[in-house]
Amino acid sequence: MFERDTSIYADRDALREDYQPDTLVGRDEEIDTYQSALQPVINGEQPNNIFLYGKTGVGKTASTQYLLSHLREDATRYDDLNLAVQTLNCDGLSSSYQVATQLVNGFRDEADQISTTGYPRSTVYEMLWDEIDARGGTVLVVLDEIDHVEDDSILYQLSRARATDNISEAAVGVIGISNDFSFRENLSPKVRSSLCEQEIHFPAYSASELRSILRQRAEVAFRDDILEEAVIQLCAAYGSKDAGDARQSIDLLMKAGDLARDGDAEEVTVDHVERGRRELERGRIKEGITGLTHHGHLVLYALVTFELEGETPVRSREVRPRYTRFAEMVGRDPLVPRRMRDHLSELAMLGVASVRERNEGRRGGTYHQYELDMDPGLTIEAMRETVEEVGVHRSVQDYLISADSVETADYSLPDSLTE
DNA sequence: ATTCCACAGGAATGAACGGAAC
DNA sequence: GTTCCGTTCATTCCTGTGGAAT
Repeated sequence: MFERDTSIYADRDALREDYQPDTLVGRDEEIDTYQSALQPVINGEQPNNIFLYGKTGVGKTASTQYLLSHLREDATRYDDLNLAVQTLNCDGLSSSYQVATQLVNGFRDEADQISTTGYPRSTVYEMLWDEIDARGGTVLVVLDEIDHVEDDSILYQLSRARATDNISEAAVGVIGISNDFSFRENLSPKVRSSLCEQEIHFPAYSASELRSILRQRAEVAFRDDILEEAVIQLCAAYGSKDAGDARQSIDLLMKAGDLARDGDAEEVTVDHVERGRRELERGRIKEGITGLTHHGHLVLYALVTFELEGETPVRSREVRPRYTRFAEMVGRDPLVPRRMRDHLSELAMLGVASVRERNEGRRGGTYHQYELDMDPGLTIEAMRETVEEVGVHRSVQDYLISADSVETADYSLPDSLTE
């Protein structure tokens, strides 16, 4: 019944996000700096706070994992060295409070977890200090994607904890990883000076570095002579177009490989890459859409219809009446314009839409123009799968049918959704 | 140089909600 | 149950802004 498929992959895991290659391509300088920043840990001194920044997929997390695993290993050689590392990805955590609860849960075992709401702020910090102190020795707290957190109180508290009496036994070091350089500027001065004792900047990968990385992974992942040469080139090109993002390139390579395997192809071709790119984009859209509120969906629908009519870019006051109409169609009170603009700019932040600022001076003032950044067809398809509210889809379908300037055939909804 | 359009976006506030503790 | 607590989504009011028009 089940049969192992060994047609193209030798070790598909080499393309997964958690795979750790033996060597990291093109990050020698950064790793050197990073390593010396971590040296005090081995010396048994107070660890540095370290701040890493650079765009997504430029090896920040990979370098951290690489160095920390070596650090842990080497620390065992010294008996007087007691090292604990707590890594937390802050994606989806919007406040310091949530980070603190997650950290507490990370330190505690399964049976002893706390809820992410309900406690007073200070109680959670108390719990955190207790956990850290209980570890003793050196405690490294790694906060990945820390720019997702909207306030810096946890950073302030952590860096201050050793100064006050909150933590007496342990020496705490914070490693902050940010995709967004402006995050640094928004930190309060106190936090900036303590967290950014050591800063390491990770530049984007060049196209040739991306190719090296892809070859390194492909070597392990695929059997010989499975890849068309152009496949690597193309994957690297897409990653490099999007700010030297290795993660994205590797994901694309894996998607292409999966498509080739599922199609029982003999080798992975550029065609697989192209199809993979579309599928990944669809996935990204879906991901962006799932987090939106009902009104966010309605705003997006309004934008999509403008896109279909070729009316983009549109300014928010043009979106407004159409959005209002959609809202009334599904029996909801339309939001106030200020709030609707928030939703538009949220779409832009998610990368679903793009903004352009325009200024017509005394004649027209400043305003933003929005347009859909994704394929409208894929967007509608993704929303159909994501948004459970049938009424919304129906009203849009009605709209599309009533507006005879638009081709509706390709976007009609399946019967199951229009019950 | 000054004026001023029309919006961007910050800040204060509140309602609704899920959870903890009593 | 009630009282705190933090979060999210919303409203309301407000200040800021860049460049064409004067």
